[in-house]
Amino acid sequence: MKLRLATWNINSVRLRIGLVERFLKEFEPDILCLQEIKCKEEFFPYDAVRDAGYPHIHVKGQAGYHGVATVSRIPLTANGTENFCGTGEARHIAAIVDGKPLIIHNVYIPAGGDIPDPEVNPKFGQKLAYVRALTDWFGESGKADSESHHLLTGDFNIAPCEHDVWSHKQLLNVVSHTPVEVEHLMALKHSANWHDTMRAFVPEEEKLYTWWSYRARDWRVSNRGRRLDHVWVTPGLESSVRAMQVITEARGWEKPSDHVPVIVDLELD
DNA sequence: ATGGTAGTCGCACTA
Repeated sequence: MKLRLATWNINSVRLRIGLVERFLKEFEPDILCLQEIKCKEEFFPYDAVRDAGYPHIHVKGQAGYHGVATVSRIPLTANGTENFCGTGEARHIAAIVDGKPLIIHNVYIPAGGDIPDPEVNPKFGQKLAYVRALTDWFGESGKADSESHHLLTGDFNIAPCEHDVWSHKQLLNVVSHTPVEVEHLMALKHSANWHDTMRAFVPEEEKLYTWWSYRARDWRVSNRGRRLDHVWVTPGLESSVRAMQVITEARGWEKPSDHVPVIVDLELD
């Protein structure tokens, strides 16, 4: 069975529902994981998503900020939402692909504010604590054993590799690429022996971005991107991953999100 | 070194 999964930080699903419809029509993912939907569950544009052919919709929202949604054209069963590190923010939702031992975790890791010091910037401390909570949770026995496969995707807000940012040197002290964040993300990666599906297709020496700031005069010309969005799978799924695409063109769509979609194609048993 | 842009329960906060 072929399964096409996409992830996209949409930066307001209500404002950009037209872009979601366009993406679903042009790229036909089976499952789309959205982050930063910026609305409560009751305001999610269910009808538009259903009309696009995606009747299976799982939403964890909150007013104004954050929020995640997993929408699918194949049946999914809700598998809970975790309140990692207790802030009560809507940042995680899990769903099981019906009939498969596959759990899809859609996560929006906190951005962490501007100053990379937990002493003066509590948001940075919360970001690190959030990653540690994920690490502990996935590291618990039974969470990522060989019985069920897990796929962890979303906006991680961390660009771990040297070439996941436009300038490794210039971003070493910039939140998203600091050594302490990368260390935390690597601990999470080891928690369940996660496999980075994107870097399996693009060598570490090549630049790879999923986000370009709104603040650039011309995002394409300056090309100061970062790879903040990720798709990870547990070891049993590694050989099922057949292809990966970053839909860079979506950054040039009208009224775009600052993130672009990432697509991974799987071939399941 | 600074400021630049975008979205929301907007006149403050998050990103």
